[in-house]
Amino acid sequence: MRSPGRRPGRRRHHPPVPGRASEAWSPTGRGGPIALTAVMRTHPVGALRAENAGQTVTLAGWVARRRDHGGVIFIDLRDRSGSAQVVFREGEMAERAHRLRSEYCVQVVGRVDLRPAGNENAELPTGDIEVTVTELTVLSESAPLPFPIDEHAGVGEEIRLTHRYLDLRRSGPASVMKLRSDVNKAARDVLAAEDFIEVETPTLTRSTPEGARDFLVPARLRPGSWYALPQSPQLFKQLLMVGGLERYYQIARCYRDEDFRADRQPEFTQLDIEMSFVEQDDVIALAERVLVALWKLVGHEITTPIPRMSYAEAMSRFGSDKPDLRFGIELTELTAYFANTGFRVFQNPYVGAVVMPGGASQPRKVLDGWQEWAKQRGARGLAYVLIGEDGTVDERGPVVKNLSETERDGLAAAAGANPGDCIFFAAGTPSEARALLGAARGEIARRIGAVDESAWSFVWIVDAPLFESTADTDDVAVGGGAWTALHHAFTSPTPDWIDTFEQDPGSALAYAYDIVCNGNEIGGGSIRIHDADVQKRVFEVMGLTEVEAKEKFGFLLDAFSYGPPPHGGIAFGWDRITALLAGVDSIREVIAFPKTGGGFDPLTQAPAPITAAQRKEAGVDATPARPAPGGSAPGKPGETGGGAPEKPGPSA
RNA sequence: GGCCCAGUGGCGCAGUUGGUUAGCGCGUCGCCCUGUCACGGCGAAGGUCGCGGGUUCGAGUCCCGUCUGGGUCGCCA
Repeated sequence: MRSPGRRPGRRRHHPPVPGRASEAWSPTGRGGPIALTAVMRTHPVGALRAENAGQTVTLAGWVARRRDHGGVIFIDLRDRSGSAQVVFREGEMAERAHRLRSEYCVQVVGRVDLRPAGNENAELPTGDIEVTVTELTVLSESAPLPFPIDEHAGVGEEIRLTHRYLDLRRSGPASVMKLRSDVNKAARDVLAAEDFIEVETPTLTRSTPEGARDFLVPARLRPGSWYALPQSPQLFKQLLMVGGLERYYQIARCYRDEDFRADRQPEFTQLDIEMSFVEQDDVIALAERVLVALWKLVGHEITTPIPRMSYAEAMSRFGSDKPDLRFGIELTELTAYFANTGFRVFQNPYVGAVVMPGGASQPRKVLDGWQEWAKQRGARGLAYVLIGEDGTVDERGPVVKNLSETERDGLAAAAGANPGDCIFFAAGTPSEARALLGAARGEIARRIGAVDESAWSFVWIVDAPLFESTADTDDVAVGGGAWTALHHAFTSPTPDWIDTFEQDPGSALAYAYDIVCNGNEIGGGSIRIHDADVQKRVFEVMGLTEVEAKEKFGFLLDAFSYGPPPHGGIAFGWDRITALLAGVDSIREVIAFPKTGGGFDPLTQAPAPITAAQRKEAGVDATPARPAPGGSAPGKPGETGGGAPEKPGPSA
């Protein structure tokens, strides 16, 4: 594990092999020496020091490297704690050691000796000593390796995943697994101290009518009916609040059948939290205690309270609801400035700009590249104006000739550009144009190296809209109305809006909060609606009739008829958080056995075809069963179900 | 679903304008070596150039299709 407070600044383009095995479990590090002793061994290999000299030890581990000099053979013996040099010197010992190969699993008995003067290796924690072997037991042999365990070697991800059990022997992946365990423990420690109860919720549950695609599992005992794997424990945790547990958490596996990314897996993990009798500030304070404990693991002290920014401010200043505040570039709105422009492109509800410092020196080819970059994002292009070294608008570029004299003269000042800068423009609807500028902001920062890779920047984004217009989204609306829930249908309006949200749904604010770290949404949650009347009014705005609501969210609404407490919660994207702490780029690195982008597990070869017998028994092709007696049986899958899961965060 | 990049011995890579027997490093196997530590020396084995088609006298190289992996946009409560 890397030493506290230091992260490699080269994270973006390198596979994660942080640290060396020898540093991974320094006995002087946090937590003290690890035990790793048993009948089969007396010491963890990596913990041996000069103080052990003279002791007879029994070690067990793997042959990491061998240096065969004929008469004397050196083996680097590795276990989880690290490695140490063992020496085979006597005639028979040397002869047997000669037959050892990489990754043979062996047990040795020998004496810890100080190395001969001049032979110490200061690079290794165990470099002052060596173990002179008197007994060697080969516990198991190893076939030739498909790839080197050596941490210096670059190995492709696919081959690593195919033999993940070997990959995990490498110091980098091993230290990440250890970190993840530490992350889990740190969170549990905080939550246990706060009187939380850890509860496991079902993974076989029912399909939800909105959100991501569900993974489905055929129900053998009800042919034609299907379980769905939960997209999150959202509904169950609210039910637990109705159940009076008051404080619940779970390190919960979640499942979504969508296309994957570097930060997405079909199954991923959330730290899921729900609390009763709390308001937004309570949940945020609790969440901050968790985050402080987590970042402490890598030696970073998060300053609390973490700043808060409204959704509206984040969008207008940074063009994103998860702004990366490690750099200062901001958007400027020029709608008023161009209110009377003759340039048709700028005759739009919103015109904005973002400045690229020093961008005027970009060659034409690079500026053209920005157009391609913008088109890639579905924009028509990215208008730009260059500011000359004298501070006046440069004549180059396709936009300038459309601007009036006055518009040119004040432009640099209006956009906040300096001589030698490039101003990028976007015009259109506020949301579309800001999204483009926000993306450009990030791309600019990357290109000019403005991102401080060693920095940690946290911000809460609060006061998000409660609803979004269905005209602005392709989401399948829950109801038939003009508005759909931005968060989910059970998110409460803020206290300011709770009495009036239906009068101006587009402006109403949600009692919701997202925690953002370095431009990643690492968690989010909300205060839920616990008042039946408020819930009914929210459904009305969404165009949901009482009958429809009952059909879609029946069991939750039933539960909420029995004195639900005020409650709220949050869910953290656990894989992304761990990846950030580990300094790795992909959440695949922090998952023991991840899947590839195609949802395929190269190790187990899952998913795999099933036999005809399995297919028949599972009832995959059965027609749906008739509703069971009692009236509570499911209808057709997808027609009914619970509400939407908690907003997941980037990995979640 | 769109776009971009990659696919060459076990691993990591090179391969020029289409032109001999497809190279390099590591690893593997054999032999040698008593102080190495990413040991060293000598020798050897190991390749349907992802797959299918096409152009050509000739294809690792050019074209089309396809598969796999990675990235990205869409999608993603």
